[in-house]
This record gives sequence, structure tokens and C-alpha cells, in this order.
Amino acid sequence: MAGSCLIEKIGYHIPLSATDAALLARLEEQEEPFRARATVRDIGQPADRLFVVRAGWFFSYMILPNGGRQIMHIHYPGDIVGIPDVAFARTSAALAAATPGRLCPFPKSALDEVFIRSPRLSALLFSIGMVEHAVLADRIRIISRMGAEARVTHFLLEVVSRLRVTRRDLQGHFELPLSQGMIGDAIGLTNVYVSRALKRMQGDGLIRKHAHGIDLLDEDEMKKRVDFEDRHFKIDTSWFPGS
Amino acid sequence: MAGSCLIEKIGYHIPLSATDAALLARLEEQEEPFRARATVRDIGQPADRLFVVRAGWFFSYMILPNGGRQIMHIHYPGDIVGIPDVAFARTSAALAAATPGRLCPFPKSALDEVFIRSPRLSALLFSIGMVEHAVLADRIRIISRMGAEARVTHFLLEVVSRLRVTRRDLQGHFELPLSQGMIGDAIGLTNVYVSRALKRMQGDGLIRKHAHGIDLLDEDEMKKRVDFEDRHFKIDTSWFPGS
DNA sequence: CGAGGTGTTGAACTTGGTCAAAAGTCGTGG
DNA sequence: CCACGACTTTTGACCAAGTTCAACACCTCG
Repeated sequence: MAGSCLIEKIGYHIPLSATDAALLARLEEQEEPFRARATVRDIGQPADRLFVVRAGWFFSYMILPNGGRQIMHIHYPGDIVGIPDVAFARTSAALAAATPGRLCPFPKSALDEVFIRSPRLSALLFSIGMVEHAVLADRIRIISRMGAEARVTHFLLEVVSRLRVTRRDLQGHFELPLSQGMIGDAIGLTNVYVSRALKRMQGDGLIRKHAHGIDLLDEDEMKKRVDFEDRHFKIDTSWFPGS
Repeated sequence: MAGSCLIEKIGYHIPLSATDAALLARLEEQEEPFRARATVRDIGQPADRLFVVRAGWFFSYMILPNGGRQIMHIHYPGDIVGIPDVAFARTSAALAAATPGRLCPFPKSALDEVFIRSPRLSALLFSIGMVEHAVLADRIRIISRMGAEARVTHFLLEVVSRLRVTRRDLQGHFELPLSQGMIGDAIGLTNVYVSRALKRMQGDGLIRKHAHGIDLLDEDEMKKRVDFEDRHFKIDTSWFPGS
């Protein structure tokens, strides 16, 4: 399993025993390709499978009563998709591809084995779930009372922080394969206002837009403006069971 | 441990073995009283303890860059508080008492033992964490693009659905010991607009306000308007490890 | 070359925020 | 038992941020 970004990502947090590595490898046995904008799974379907992202960007979303779309999470290579659905019989969010990519589906029941055979890995999965929780909490905080520029700022910082989990050396320059409409659907703005916010931020010298991405020119100032906290850098593994 | 609402709440989802019950009992060994509006714990403190709510309503909140307050969760008797902090060394939210109440603190390391000795209980804790996640996701969905009445409606439905976990027979009539300012801080509105929204909803015949609480007069209509989904009624335990 | 998705800009409009004042509520202490 | 003070709720007037609608330029990929 040479190029497994799941094992890479997990292994970043805790040393993996041979057993653990074998358990993880089982989650990536199958693989399925998706075209950009393809729907992987709709709302209300049986939540019997999870996925590992092998390549590409995916996102999960919910539908609003007025027909709009709320993007909940963006999933990057190495992420496990569907952890929140574990508690429910049916999916509460839909899943789609933002770019061309590949997913490895595995059955919910494979988690059984993890819980039985590796307390340590269970604790880590648990913690990863809680990181997702913290990310949502941060988003609520920023959406509920902060203005458009703050929302966009926070969103960009969150993306970069997520990318740095696997690309430690990433500078402020990155590709962003999401339309402004999608960004708006993630932070509760219209595409129109995302455009205006980006323009004003560029005027302020905080960012520079280019063809398929964005440069963060003054990341410290951006972080200061929204009290940004990096949730992905370090998980507290100190309390984990011994082996 | 006669009056333990933790064991009652947990036991509602899975049958508890003697071992499991003993593990849970250990989480309620100590008890501490709090006055209404007392702060239990601030942001940025060591996240080395969790709490079981023994009595009263508590809530956790974050501070916004502009000084405002975002209420993330309301904690009811029987709830475990602090699960999301498990992944981090320091707390990302503060905790305070909404009413007079009592908390049972226990060390994070007590989770160790749960993960080692009871895969089944670990899976349930995991799932409970994911329910909290779903609750936040629902809140984002409702905050990001829905109007004031929809937010208030959703909030009230969520409270009732939570109360029904331990009070199955609860009708639409209940006590709500939260000020309108607090409700606003939970759903991203000012106290002023919460007041106006409630008034309009009362005019529509959806609710009736009274001294310390609210009657839901047409719960079905309210649910329909916001696509409400009850996250607390049923956890999917089908995939849990055998014993 | 054409089509569909994407980004930009302007103008009118709406929702909810802000500020301020008055009325109601509750608990405490005298 | 009453009076006071702190907090909460309600209401009005004005204001600002973001939405909606529409038109147009752009780009990319058949």
C-alpha cells in the first residue's frame, strides 16, 4: 500500500503498529473514480458505507428548505468521509466531487474490527471526529455574527490549514478548485458577495487572486482579524490507551 | 448510583453490562454545585476534565472577535460535557451554568479505561459525539441562509427533541430557562430580533409564550417549515461490536 | 465555434442590527 | 411586606450589510 495518504495522515498523529496498519489497509481495498461535479451519494440513503479520499477534492452538503445548498465539509486526499454518519442509519448529507478524483468505499462494519482490535486507533478516530466537530463550531462562530470579509478570510485560512496536514511546507500560495458560488454555499453568502469580499480583500493587500487559486499575502494579519485557530496541526494523543 | 441520569440516558441506547455500568459509575463519583450564571471553565484552560451534568442546564460558548458570545451547546441533565475537547490539549469553549445545577467532573484519562475495557461503550461514546456533530451541522444549515423565524423555530424544536430523550412523554409545553439574549447568542440574532420573531410566531398561532416557557401549538407545521430532523431519538447501534 | 459554467458590476430592495427608552419581573434586604 | 436594583422584554426609528435581479465579459472544453 505504497501511496496511501490515509496511512500517511494517520501515521502523522500516532505511531502505527503492524496490526493498525493492516486494519487501515483494509479500508482502502476498493477504489472508484468520479468526474468533477459527480454526485457520490444523496441525502437519506443508507449510511452503511464510509469512504477514504484517494485523490481529488470532494465535499458534503445539505439542502436548505428554500432550495439552497449548504456545504458542510470539504474532503481532501487522505480524509475519511462519513464519520459523522456513523451514528445514524441514513445519511444526513450528500457527497459530491469538486474535482475529478477517486474514493475508496468501505463498510461501516469495518469499524467494528477497529474498535475491538485497536483501542488506540479507536481513540484516534474518535479524536478525528472531534476535530471535525471543532471545525463546524468555528464555522458557526464565524457565520453567525461576522461580516462577509471575515467569513471569507476564515474560510481561506481553514483550507490552507487543512492542506498543510499533508503538505507541511505549503506557503501562502495554493490552488483553489472551488467556484465562488461554492465558497458562498460553505459560509452562507451569495457568489456575488464572495466576489465583492475578495475584491476588497485584494484592495487591502491581504490576498492576490490568480487563475486557479489565491495567494495569502499577509496570513498573520488575516489570522488576527478572525481569531483563527488551527484545529488540524496537533491532536492531543496524551490520554490515548497504551498500545 | 440510584438517581444517575447518565446511566439512564446511556442505557436507553444499549443494554449495559455490569462492567459498563461500573465504568460509568466512576464518572459520577464527585459532584460540585453551581449557581445560575456561574462560569465553570474558561476558554484556553487545560482540557483535562470532562463533566456529567447531574442537575440543571449548562451551556458552552465561544467568544467572537467583536466581543459577542456564540453559544454552541446546551447541556441537559445526563449529558456528558466536553467530549469535543477530547482531541485538544486546551478547551476551545467556555462552560457556564444557565440555571442552578450540579456537575460531576472526571478526568480525561478515565476515557482510557472505557476504550480499553469496553469496545461497545467506546462505540456509543463515539456515536454520541457524532450526534453533537449533526446538531452543529443542522445549526449551520439553519443559521447560514434562513430567516429569523426559521432560526427560532429550529432552536425550539431542537430543545424539545433534546428534552424528550429523558422525558419521552413531553408534550409541546415546557419550561425554557434561557433569556432571549441567550437564544439569540445561540442562533446568531440579537435579543431584539428574537423578541420580534417570537411575537410574530405567536401571531401565526405556532407558539404561545408564558411566564417561564413556551407552548408549541403546531409542532408539525414548525417541523415542516424548517425541515426539522430529530437527531436524538435513535442512534444506529447496529454496527456496534458484539459485547 | 458555441455552450455552459464562472466572475464582475450596478441598482433597488430587504432583513436584521443598533440605539434608546419604557415597562415588566424577580430576588434580596430592610 | 414592601422597596430597591438588576436583569429582561418590548417597541420604535433609523441604518447598514448582504440579497436579488440583470447584464455582460471570460474562459474552457466539447
